[in-house]
Amino acid sequence: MARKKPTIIDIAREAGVSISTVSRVLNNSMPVAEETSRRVLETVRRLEFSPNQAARNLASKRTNTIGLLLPTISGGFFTPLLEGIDRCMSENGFDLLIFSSPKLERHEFKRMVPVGEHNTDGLLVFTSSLVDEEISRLHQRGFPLVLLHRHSPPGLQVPSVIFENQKGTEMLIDHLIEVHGCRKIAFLAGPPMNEDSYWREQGLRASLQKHGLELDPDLIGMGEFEGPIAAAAARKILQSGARPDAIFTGDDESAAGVITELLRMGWKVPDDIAVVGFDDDYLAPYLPVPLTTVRAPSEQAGYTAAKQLVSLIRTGSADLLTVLPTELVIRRSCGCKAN
Amino acid sequence: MARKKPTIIDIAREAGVSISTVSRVLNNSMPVAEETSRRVLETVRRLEFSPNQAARNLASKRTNTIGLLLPTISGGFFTPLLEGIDRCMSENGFDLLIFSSPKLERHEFKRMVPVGEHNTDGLLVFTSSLVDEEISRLHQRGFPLVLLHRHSPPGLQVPSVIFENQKGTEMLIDHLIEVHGCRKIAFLAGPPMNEDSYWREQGLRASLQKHGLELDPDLIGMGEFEGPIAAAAARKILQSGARPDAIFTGDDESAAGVITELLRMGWKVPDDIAVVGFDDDYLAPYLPVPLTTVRAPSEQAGYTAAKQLVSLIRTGSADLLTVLPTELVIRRSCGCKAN
DNA sequence: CTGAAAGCGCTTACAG
DNA sequence: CTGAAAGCGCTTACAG
Repeated sequence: MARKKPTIIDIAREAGVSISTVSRVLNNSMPVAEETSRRVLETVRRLEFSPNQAARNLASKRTNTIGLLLPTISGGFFTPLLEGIDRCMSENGFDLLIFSSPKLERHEFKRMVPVGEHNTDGLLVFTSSLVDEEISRLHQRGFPLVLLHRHSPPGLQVPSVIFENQKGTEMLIDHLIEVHGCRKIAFLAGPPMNEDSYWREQGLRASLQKHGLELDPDLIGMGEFEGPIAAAAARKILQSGARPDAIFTGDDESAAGVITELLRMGWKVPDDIAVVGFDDDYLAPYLPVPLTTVRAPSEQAGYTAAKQLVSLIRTGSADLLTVLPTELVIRRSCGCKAN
Repeated sequence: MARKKPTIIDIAREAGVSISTVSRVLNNSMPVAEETSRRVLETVRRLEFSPNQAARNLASKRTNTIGLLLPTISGGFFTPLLEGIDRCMSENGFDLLIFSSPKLERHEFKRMVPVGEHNTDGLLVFTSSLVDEEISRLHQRGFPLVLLHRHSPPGLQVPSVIFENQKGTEMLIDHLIEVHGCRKIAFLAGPPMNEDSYWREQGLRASLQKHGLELDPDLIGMGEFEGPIAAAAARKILQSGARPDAIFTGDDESAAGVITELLRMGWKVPDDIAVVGFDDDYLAPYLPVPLTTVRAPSEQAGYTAAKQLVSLIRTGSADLLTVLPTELVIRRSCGCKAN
């Protein structure tokens, strides 16, 4: 059924030129006579020729592919992040290969890690998808790496792209305190060692301190950035008898779980208790109480990180640290009437 | 900084064997003496060797990569879909390359489409991401293709994976009619030529007819499966003076937009009007009124489609049609008190 | 169980 | 502007 695929040799023969010329036409890598070029392209179309990518990669020592490493494929930020990365890759003619950690961990003893210098020109590393030693090893070999949602490991200068987590949170908490008079604010932390969570907590503490308040240890729960876990953590805090006047859930998925749980428990949001999140996920405006949150531009993060990686691959240099601005998004769950 | 990458020749020399032997050890493709194998692996580790993928692909005439074609990277189903595909790819040792249509359309006149036989062993084609002629061309060339959320073009036998859209919708509408006594049900259609939307409409009509009812043309709107567009379509229907007792929004994203809009307009959901969706997106339980909907197993769809493609690549055969079961998910927006 | 050698289909100096 | 030829780093019959 499948006749044999034509190669560059077939095209050259049919068009009456050398394979060098065919290559040049296809890659636009050198001037070729108008008429010759036309003939080659006509032949390419007629034989439905498409150059073998593996051969191109091998000969050119480039893969024109970048890899994205993630802990898991999940979360409300994933789609916009990938959208941004994909947009940049399209603009620059790169392909995108995706690797989630389970895949990385499954590789057998004697086999290689499925990603790296052998099949990509560079890697986008999301949060904790790669251990510091491996980041360090690759970086020191000169392999292009850009980190997303995390800083460079100590002592290294790996370019990274992060959100203005602390400042964004500070604006958010300032709003709760200054506009709504909140004084006892609970916090649901994300996964351990998660940088986003760490800096958001710093922002919370900074705002509290600025207003002469502090973070009550009894008002800290473990939300893991997951709706059901965050809901349970919030319930536990409230059932312990503590009476926060607001909960900062750490992210929006947690806020969704917490708001739903609070309503089920008979609390009124925001009248009895305010709830605020972080991310401005696509569900934020649709929650039972439209969510006041901080907008983290995930699409832009994906695009920017990809852009830095392309720059690193092509020119050998990139910005060491890109901090993307965040923005307060007021809806109703803080107590405002707007929207 | 980056010293030269070792090749298979370096490993062979260091280990005192031929490159054939190194290749056999790495690929486990033939029996090799225990002691020889040990020595090779030790050398591989010591030199941090990882085989050049392009060379492998070129020599073996396989890419071990499959491609995913999508119209856009967006929607609540995207993350679970990709999760399922990724899981299957990991299990079977394939890599995944992603292509969204904007990328496909951007390819210049004289350049090749960025995906196909030259860089993948097969393609997963989502809905309308590839025109029928192209599907036909590739399939007739014997290139492995599996369609997702759509049937094979007429006359061809391309394997495809779809949801039980019609039956799922029928259960949903039966519920509205039989349990809640609805008789005037509005429908918001998805994008034109979208198969999911088409079959859901058929399911709606089947259920109505079964109960001696019919679909009132004045109660059909264009929702496009997008929240804001669906919200506008619903508003238009209501402002026209029509008084449906329920709205089937076609999918959950539309339901989110519609519910929010109805509440804003002062309608009570479900008391004044019931709203039901389709998909069981992750936002469904978190909406202001928890959404009654039909669960479409996207993760499973991704996994299954990928599995069929792997089978097609490896054995040359796959199931021509896989229909994944859907399931009614009762929450509150239909008028039930449960949950 | 192991090795020598051909060949995969391109790109890219080099020479003209 | 064009061609002849080397070479990219592997896999895989073939032979032993």
